[in-house]
Amino acid sequence: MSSIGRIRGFSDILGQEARKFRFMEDRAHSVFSRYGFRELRLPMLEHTELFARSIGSDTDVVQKEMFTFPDRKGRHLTLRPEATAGAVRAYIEDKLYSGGGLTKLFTVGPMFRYERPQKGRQRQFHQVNAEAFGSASPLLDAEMILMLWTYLRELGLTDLTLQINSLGCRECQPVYAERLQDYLAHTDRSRFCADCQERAQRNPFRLLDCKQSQCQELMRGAPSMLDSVCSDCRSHLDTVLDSLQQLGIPYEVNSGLVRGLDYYQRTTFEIVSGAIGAQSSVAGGGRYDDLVRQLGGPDHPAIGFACGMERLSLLLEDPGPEVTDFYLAVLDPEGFSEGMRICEELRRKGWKGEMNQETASVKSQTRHAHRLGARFCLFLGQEELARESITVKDMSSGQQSQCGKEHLPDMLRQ
RNA sequence: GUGGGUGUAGCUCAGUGGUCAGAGCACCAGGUUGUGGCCCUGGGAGCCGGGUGUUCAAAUCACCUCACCCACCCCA
Repeated sequence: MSSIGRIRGFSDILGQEARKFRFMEDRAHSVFSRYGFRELRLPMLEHTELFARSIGSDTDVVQKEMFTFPDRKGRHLTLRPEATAGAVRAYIEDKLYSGGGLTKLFTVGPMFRYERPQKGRQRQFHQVNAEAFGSASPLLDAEMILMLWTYLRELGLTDLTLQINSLGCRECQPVYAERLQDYLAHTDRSRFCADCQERAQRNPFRLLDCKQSQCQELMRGAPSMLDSVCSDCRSHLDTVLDSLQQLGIPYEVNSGLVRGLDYYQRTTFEIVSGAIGAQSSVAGGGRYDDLVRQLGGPDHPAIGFACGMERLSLLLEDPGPEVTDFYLAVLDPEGFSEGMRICEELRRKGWKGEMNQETASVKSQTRHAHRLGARFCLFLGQEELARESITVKDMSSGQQSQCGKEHLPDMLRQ
């Protein structure tokens, strides 16, 4: 009989990898809560319409990367490909704005995109997300980036680059699109790569960040997005950049930074690593000032970001072996019930440890204690039962002594 | 969706037509009748990813298929 394997692009996160994930989650809670963010737990399944309307029905994500299927009553459901749409839905539906002022939320969990897996990319992947609603101030943008930067630093990551850009707003984005089209109209399109020739009609912004050298060459003379944004957008960006500078956060303005989700406006940013392969972006985000209103909520501006946990994990050092306080080796079946009581007493005192449930040689049990990284190996055999004591072996020094079981907790404390 | 690479023991891999398929590491046991790390000895373990074909003979050659990896695309 053949065994059933996991689904393509879905992985079991275990051992050291699981510990890294735990670490990233713990740091997110700790850092984000210091900035006033509250945790939000969202469903993984939403109406397909939510994503089509927020991410944009022409985007690659919606066009070809979603896990979409009908439920038993024929409703169109989709496993979330990203978190912002669901957060905005909750913001509106649960009236999270009712307290007035800023609403700051973060969420951690799996996302799903039907793409071909490769390094740093899975079909089920995990993100840490933060979203702040209710202010259009550029200072909020700077604070969000500061929080993200701080988070990454507290994970121990330093060799990262912050790229930032402005995509313009409702007013100036179309103006730029037009200027870009004009430029393309006067360029020999046949010299672009096949992909770019297609993109020229559908999404000309994408030509800006094509990696093909001939396309980059051709786009060198293209009008810059930053030169086309309106004065409000320009001063917004300048304030953000100014704040970043004052905060000591290094950045690179990248006018080719185009994001693939339609809702982004004005400030967009990305954190990039050169050490994890082609999928180099470990975090990304930006403003989405019109999205809440577009989804039927109040006209509240917002900004958010997402961190890819699998990609961050590639940069984290292995946490090293786990250690434990004690291992209790029961050497005689007579001792099992007494052993259980002793273990439980120690655990109640906060010590971490375990015991055997099946008899095995003293040698193999001592070896087992060693592998567990136990600080102490406790022996309970006929001698100890007769003497009503425990043999305690300090695994690092190799020294051992007898100990009454009431003194065990003190023994471990040393 | 497209391209390239790789599938042999738990892991890393050797083995390119010919006895019952190998190594290192890991695991288990013994050497030490109640003691870990080092050393020595032994042991368990593999439909050689799956299928079809060529051949007297296939892990090895051909075709198909599946999976994984990397890249394109796109994004976290």
